[in-house]
Amino acid sequence: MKEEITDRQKEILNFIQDYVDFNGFPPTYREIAKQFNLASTFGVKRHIDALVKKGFLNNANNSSRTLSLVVNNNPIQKGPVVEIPVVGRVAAGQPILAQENIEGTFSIDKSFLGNHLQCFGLKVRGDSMINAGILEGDLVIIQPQKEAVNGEIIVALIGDDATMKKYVVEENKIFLVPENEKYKAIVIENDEDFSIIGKVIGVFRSYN
Amino acid sequence: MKEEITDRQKEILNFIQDYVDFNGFPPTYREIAKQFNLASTFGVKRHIDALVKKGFLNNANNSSRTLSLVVNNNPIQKGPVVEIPVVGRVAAGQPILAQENIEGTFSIDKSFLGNHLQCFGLKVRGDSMINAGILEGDLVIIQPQKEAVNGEIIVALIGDDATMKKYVVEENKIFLVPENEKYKAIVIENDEDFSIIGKVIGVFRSYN
DNA sequence: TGACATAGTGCTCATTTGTTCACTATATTG
DNA sequence: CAATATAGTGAACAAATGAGCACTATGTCA
Repeated sequence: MKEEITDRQKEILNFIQDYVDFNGFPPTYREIAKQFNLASTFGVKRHIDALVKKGFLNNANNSSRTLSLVVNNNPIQKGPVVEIPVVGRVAAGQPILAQENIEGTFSIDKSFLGNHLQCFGLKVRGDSMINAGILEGDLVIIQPQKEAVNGEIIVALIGDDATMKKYVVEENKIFLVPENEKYKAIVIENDEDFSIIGKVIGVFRSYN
Repeated sequence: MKEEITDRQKEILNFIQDYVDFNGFPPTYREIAKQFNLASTFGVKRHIDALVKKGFLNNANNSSRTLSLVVNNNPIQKGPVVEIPVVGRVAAGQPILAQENIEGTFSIDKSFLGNHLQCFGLKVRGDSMINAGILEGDLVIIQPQKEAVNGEIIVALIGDDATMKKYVVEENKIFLVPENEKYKAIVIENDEDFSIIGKVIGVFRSYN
């Protein structure tokens, strides 16, 4: 377990982290000194050296601007991750991954996706799937596909409306089955404007 | 639409991007020169200036190491991922993050964790929290803390047994409340061997 | 063929940034 | 009360890094 760091060291560490997040590059000693109203870069260097020694930072000697944070004994760096586009809404007629639909991206461990690399994220609206452990506000990962297998949770369009339900086929009829007693299954009539967008392959929830 | 960039400019842009991904901070002119076997930093500066002008890079004047990439007219919002250790079991008496407990790691978008960087993953065993959208087999992210707030979902030890429940305090009594009608709340008696490991800050589920 | 664009050199200098020393002040601990 | 730890200053200096000039070489285009 790492040594404890002092309150001042923690403040400096947090500042470095925020600075990197905001700027895309780390601060210099003088920038840290300015932030904490310190007159001497040597005072800053003492704190930095302590944080490096205690395993919270990396730093290159005799180079400018090379502070980098260490988390869980690893420098923060990209592992084998995939960046997934997060889509705001699914609508009829236009490509889901059209640029104007993309609200951001979400990075996730590549192993989590298996072979499904061409996928996208979608925020859950509504509570129709709570018995399947999918709550409002969750981020679901959708693998685009036009057909589904019985029992899969899918995102589909009925007319212009997007919906996420379990896909069930019985007696040659298609049912979109909610996992919440409050709602009834939707029966898809043959002539209905219905299309499958994709299936849910993952769920993410943050309690922050 | 942005102006076209030359092949050489594209090479330099890619190098900068890879360098930032790998190191957590951008290269200097001299490091770029070294990479491309250029003898003069002025040649590098000419390319950088062109990329800035064409909208592919940002750079601060008279500062070292401040190159940052611009994507979709926005600087790449540094979204580093964090590797979280995944713990196999939580047991009494030994440090949770002892090396022998760690089964692997899981990379996740740092923004997902907010300020909770020192955390770990835990596979869910049991179905006591299904009404809270947490199913058996899910991966939950635990922020270590020794005390909890009313209503938080926590991981705790009762004797040698680890459990995940909602933490509820009523009439000066502590209850560990399942979110499944099949189970009853656990009352924590004052002399009981009980300790809180941490709180749940995120949930991940894969359907692969 | 000349103008222009692209790509680079050699070099010097200005500025930024990191390193270090000897010192002070305050709090904690044995 | 002395030793130690933490936190800092003032200052000087070394090294890193950016800025910029006058030049050359090559390819493209009108």
